[in-house]
Amino acid sequence: MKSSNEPVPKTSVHSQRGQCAKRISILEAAAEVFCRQGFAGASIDEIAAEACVSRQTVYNHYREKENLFTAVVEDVMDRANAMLFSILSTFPENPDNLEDDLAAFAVRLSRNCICNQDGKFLRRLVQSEGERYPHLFESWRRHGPGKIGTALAALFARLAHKGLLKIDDFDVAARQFLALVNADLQMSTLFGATPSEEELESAARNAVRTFLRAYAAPAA
Amino acid sequence: MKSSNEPVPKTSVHSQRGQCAKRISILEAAAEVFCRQGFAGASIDEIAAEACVSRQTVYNHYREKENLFTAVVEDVMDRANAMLFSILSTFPENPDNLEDDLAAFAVRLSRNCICNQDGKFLRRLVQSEGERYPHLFESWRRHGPGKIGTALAALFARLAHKGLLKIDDFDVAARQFLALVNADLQMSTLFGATPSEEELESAARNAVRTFLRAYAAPAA
DNA sequence: GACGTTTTAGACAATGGTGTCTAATTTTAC
DNA sequence: GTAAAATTAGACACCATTGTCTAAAACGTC
Repeated sequence: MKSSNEPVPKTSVHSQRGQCAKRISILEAAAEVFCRQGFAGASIDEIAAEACVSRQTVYNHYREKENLFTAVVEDVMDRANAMLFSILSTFPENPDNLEDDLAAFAVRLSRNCICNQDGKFLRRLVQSEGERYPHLFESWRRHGPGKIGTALAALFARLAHKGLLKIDDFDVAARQFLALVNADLQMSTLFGATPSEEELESAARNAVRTFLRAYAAPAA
Repeated sequence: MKSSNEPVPKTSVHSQRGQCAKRISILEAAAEVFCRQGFAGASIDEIAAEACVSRQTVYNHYREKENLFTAVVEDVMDRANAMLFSILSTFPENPDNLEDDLAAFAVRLSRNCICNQDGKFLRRLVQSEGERYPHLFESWRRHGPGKIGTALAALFARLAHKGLLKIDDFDVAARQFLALVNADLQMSTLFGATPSEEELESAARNAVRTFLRAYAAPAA
């Protein structure tokens, strides 16, 4: 379901305790349906059916549709955040081949943060409902696209400090790195398809090659 | 596809003749509302009100909601296309300062194709309704993000042929150029704000600087 | 001014959604 | 095994929306 073969927390469920299976099931189904249909187009009946749960149960757990929606968004954001930091921690402390390491990193990032179900959900929902629920996605957009921006900037700062990169503005570089990785994937992700592993690797290669041409520290 | 040679109204209206002001007014209002609310969330009543037209008139011109929606999408795509080629034609045949020319070009592109109302509409609607109406946006995604990709690739091929750029894959370079320009604007455009002219210029500068570091032909 | 067309407001049925309620049934906890 | 809690199906009122229909009004053109 979650298309991740990485070390990952299983379905994190935000801040509520008392997490019977139903509750989680509803959250997952709701994410699916909200993502497919948008807020207005999604019906509680459809969500209940997809969760294999009666409609009343949905109302028991989440008072109303809007409430369910915010719960879903928060849940997905939590999970996406956990995933992001899990992936960031995989970057080697002392890279031996910067290009390869960055490419592998980019592949993991795009596979598990951008092209997966949660990434698609967030992109789509921020786009279509972001203006209607500004408070909901505030934290998302506050830290650039999903906090990835600032975390990446920190990573690049570390690499620059080690003399591996030559960067004047870390934030700009981070945004550009993400943008480059996305460049070859946009076609696929926009339409909704999940790119193959080969596409991911090719996109990462292209991105890293260009990024390093622009930002690699001149050979000593 | 039959382009009428009747005097073209400032808002292009695709393929129908008999373009009374009402028809255009409805198209514009519908674009607004569909963009704000998505397909499911938009109501004909709201569109009619925004167009200052009775609901019946909407139904007279466009049989049903879905029909109106496709008409709007086609209209916006036509207009966006025209705008794109108009902008492409502004790039100087023999650039005297590549960085400045590219930056100015990027500003025009982002201002008039990406950050404007039509760009926002297309991005949002492709994202949220693209899977539901794959045929509608096929041409959009066929040629990369809105045909800009292939057109840009051709431009870069020309510049490479003149010895100003050194590019191995023009399509990749085109996608990356667009991605870089977007990198600094995503935050704003995702949320729905229209960036100021300064932001546009700064984004273009950042994008072009990185792009040229990666792709500028080595000085002769 | 007359005539055909377009537009309008409003009523209308049909549909589908939300959220509530109830009473029966299942699950869980003790 | 029993009591409490959770879940279920179904009916329900309420509301918004789509799309149709009608008869009156406005419009444009000759």
